[in-house]
Amino acid sequence: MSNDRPVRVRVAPSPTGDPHVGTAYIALFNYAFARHSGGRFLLRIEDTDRERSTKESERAIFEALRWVGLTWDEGPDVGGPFAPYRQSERGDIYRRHAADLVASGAAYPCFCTAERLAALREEQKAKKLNLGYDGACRLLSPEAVRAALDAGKPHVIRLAVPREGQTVVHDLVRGDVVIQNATVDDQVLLKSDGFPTYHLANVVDDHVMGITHVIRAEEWITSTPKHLLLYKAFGWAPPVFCHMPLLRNRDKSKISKRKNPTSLLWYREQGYLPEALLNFLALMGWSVAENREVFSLEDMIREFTLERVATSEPIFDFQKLDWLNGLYIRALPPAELARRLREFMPQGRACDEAFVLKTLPLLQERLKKLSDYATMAEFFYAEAVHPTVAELTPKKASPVQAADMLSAAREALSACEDWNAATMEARCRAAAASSGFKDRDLFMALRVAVTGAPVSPPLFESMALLGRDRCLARVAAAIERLRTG
RNA sequence: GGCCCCAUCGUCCAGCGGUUAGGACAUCAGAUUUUCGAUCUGAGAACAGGGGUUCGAUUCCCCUUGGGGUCACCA
Repeated sequence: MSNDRPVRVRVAPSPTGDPHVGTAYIALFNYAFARHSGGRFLLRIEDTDRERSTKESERAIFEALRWVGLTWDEGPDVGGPFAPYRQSERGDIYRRHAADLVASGAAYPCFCTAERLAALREEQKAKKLNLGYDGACRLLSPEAVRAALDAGKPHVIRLAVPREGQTVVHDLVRGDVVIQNATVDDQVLLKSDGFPTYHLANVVDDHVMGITHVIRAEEWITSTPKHLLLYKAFGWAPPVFCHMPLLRNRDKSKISKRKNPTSLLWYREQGYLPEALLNFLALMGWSVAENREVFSLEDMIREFTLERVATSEPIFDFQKLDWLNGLYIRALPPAELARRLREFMPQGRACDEAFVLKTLPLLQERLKKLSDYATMAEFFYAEAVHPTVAELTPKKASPVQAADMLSAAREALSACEDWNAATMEARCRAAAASSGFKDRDLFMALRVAVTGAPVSPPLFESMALLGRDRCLARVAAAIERLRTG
């Protein structure tokens, strides 16, 4: 089973729809394994479904994987010794191999129509039989086959699965999985459009491309016997298999976009840091010896072993992702954070990095996601804020009292010779004391007046940054609003 | 339903025959505090059930239960 060839692994997404977190998840483990063992990591595009595959989706996969930082040594866009790496461009190879299989008797043409197959399925369902192809065309005489072929009848090529015996999948993390051949369907290998199915293309490519370890999701485990049977039919040594657990929704079902964000584009738009996302994904199914939770991709590469991948079913836990993301954001050098914030400015305005840098001491530790910046820093960028009377009025106080608090504050602030936080705070505390209000209440009224919300970064530091004119104007506007209702 | 996989706090992971069953997120309480956040302290919280094997099972085996995956000319 094991071999001493240099490690070659791959991730083989199919370009349908948005780039999926599951792809990044599987890519991560393949990548870490390859890098750890000094092997190669390849990207292969499995676009044999002509109905659903799109170029846009393929481009999005490239971009998304590059965004998270999982780069490939060989792939459709970077080339490599086994190009092409796009299955739609390898049709001849599959057809040739399918023909070999037919010639050796390991596969056979099947002329059954979609209608017959559907009817068959219905019948099996009604009789509560096991679902699957009944092998009708396997019984066809060579003459009948010849005739049908000569007549140009549409057909597929099916694998002639042995009716007896069993196939054992040696899974690196799960041990041996024994499956009776009788329960394996005569899988279609070549579709009537001449394109291969996943099963054929996958096996042929993995062999031809020298893949040593197939690290893929658990959902493939039941079709692995088909693949093993194919390797056997071709006379090839199979790679090592390792099935990763599936990422789950809250209800434990396989992660799906109906119940969870699954698009990597979404994670980027939300402002998750690639390094945080990768760290999180690594935690879902793998662990480091000393129980460490926070580690870089480099750390993971150094420590990675397949033996430590888990088999239990991880639920995608956003709370933990958010915590990790906040942690990584806090650890970023401010200049770097400012750079990454470019795409996350309030109201989509252009990013003034010098100013962003000034706001960061107030906001960096409060961000869980980069997108939080737009809302939390909004008041720094807005012309004015528009709190309501109710918002401006501290609990247990009246609007009139709120107006009085703000008047006292305005007076104190106007008298500030230096517009800095310490001076403002001292003056405001004194004003509160002399006018008989509690610091807390006056500060809250002022906070809402200036920032527009009862939750904000530290008040006086924010005001220092906002500048005298805008602050005083906002306080005046708030007093006005409170007085006029 | 057949086949297959999985099963430790609410969640993620550690444990690979003998532990007060550990860590993290989350939760709760306290400290700090101009709000929020961050930070620091502390607390509650788990071996699905039943049989074996063994001097001894969370750990090994079997059954049950529960959850999931898969049964396409999609991957």
